[in-house]
Amino acid sequence: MTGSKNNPGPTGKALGLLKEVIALHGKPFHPETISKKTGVPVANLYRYLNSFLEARLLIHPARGEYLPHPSFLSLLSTLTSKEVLDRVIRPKLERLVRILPTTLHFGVLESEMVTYLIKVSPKGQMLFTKENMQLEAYCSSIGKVLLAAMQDADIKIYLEGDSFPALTRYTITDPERIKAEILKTRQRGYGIDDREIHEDLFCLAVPVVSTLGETIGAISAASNLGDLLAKDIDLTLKELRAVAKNVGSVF
Amino acid sequence: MTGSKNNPGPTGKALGLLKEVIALHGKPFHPETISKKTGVPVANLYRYLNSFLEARLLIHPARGEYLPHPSFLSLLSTLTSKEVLDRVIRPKLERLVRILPTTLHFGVLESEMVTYLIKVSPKGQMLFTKENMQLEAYCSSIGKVLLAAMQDADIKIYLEGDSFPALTRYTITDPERIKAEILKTRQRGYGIDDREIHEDLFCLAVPVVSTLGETIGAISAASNLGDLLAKDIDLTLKELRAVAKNVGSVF
DNA sequence: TAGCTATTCTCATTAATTGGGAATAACCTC
DNA sequence: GAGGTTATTCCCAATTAATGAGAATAGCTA
Repeated sequence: MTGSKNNPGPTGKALGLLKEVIALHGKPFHPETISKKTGVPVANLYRYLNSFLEARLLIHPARGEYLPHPSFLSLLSTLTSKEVLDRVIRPKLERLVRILPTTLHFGVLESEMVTYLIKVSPKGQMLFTKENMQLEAYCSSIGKVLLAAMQDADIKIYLEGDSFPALTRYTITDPERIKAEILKTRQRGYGIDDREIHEDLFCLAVPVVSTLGETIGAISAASNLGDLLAKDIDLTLKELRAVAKNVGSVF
Repeated sequence: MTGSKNNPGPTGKALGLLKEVIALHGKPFHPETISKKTGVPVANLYRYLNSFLEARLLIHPARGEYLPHPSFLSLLSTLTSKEVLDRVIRPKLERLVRILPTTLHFGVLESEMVTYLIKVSPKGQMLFTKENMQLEAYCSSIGKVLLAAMQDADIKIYLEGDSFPALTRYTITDPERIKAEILKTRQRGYGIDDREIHEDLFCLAVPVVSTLGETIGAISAASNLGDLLAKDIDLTLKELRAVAKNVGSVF
């Protein structure tokens, strides 16, 4: 719950400018352009910039050039975005696994492949996946969810660019059918992998959506084919969705 | 020249808090402790925090826990502190090399070794050094300057911890004499390497000091022994100091 | 459920930010 | 070195937002 009503803090425009400047990556800073883009009057631009310089968040090596301060970069370099995701999401999956005894994954899309950042298994259950492993997106439940969250144009590029080998006899390999599967995934809001990666594996996945509506990853529950009865699917989805919503609200 | 008089921007206390929170690395955030440490009243702590949450600079995954927002980390991860140093300092060395035809280096201390981040040579001059190369600190001019900037206690640790092999017959290897050399370097404000790394090499180095007084690195001028006449030493030092001062004022 | 503590709220007072445009200063080119 | 360009600072009064202490609340843990 951010954004108190009666007690505003310092203006957010200044902080937006900070990100704007960082995103420039040292490319020339044109006051008029930035002013128009952000709606911040020129006079204020420089007031903000000076605040950032004083706070040693930025440096100002030359006219029209602003860069992140090396000491600030060092401070942040001790933590990566993946580590933050891990810290936030892992405990929630560990709580979930106690009431939903399936192997849980959290994965993100990286250059058209799914990276499994987190794996949490119930006692005794073994699965071939490993953390930081990359798998094809088109045949995994997490991958389907993440593909479904992409722009149509990007999906098109994905379908045209890759080849889609079959990992089992159930793998969908025809681009047209993959596209249909992605659209179906988008429409129903969750992804299914039914023996498409492994003959004995059934997975369900739901997206993790940030407060801004971006899909930042997906959570999946995997189990051996026999374990997950049809009547459990609704329950599994319900629990997955609850955690995904809870996780997403943080970002 | 930061810090305008008549036109203050948004308060710097909020920005100080941002760095404070990031430096916590997700360790529990105790409002009373932070309030006492930073002098910011508790009510304001939360106002600032909420601003940072709204700006998506921080996330708030749990009570008493604040972490950098992954998207913010990603934004910054495209730039490293070394790259920023490079961008700022290299052009200044390239300008200097035209009037001071010696090989110029900028180096920093990393785990008791000197890392040569930047090398700029005049046409035709060859030197064995390479960028990103690491060399021993005790026998290089940059190293001596950086050691001289350390706390006495840390110098003591350095002298006790390492062994000091001789690279030439001029290398100072006795810890007591190294210590004396460091103190001499500190006192006169510049470092000399007279054939201690290489039989044919003579170097001068001066510290790069930030606006807060921290020594963030050193700049050296290296030349083959015959090239640098005694009467040139003063000129070289003068030019090195000018650039070092100019560079340091950015940070 | 109780107990601890992080977090928000209230409200009047105070102090800082705001913004447009003119003035300045730094850089680049000739 | 001089001139032109543009980033940066300055000026001002009106407006608006920040401030701070303590009470109230809400969320976690045992």
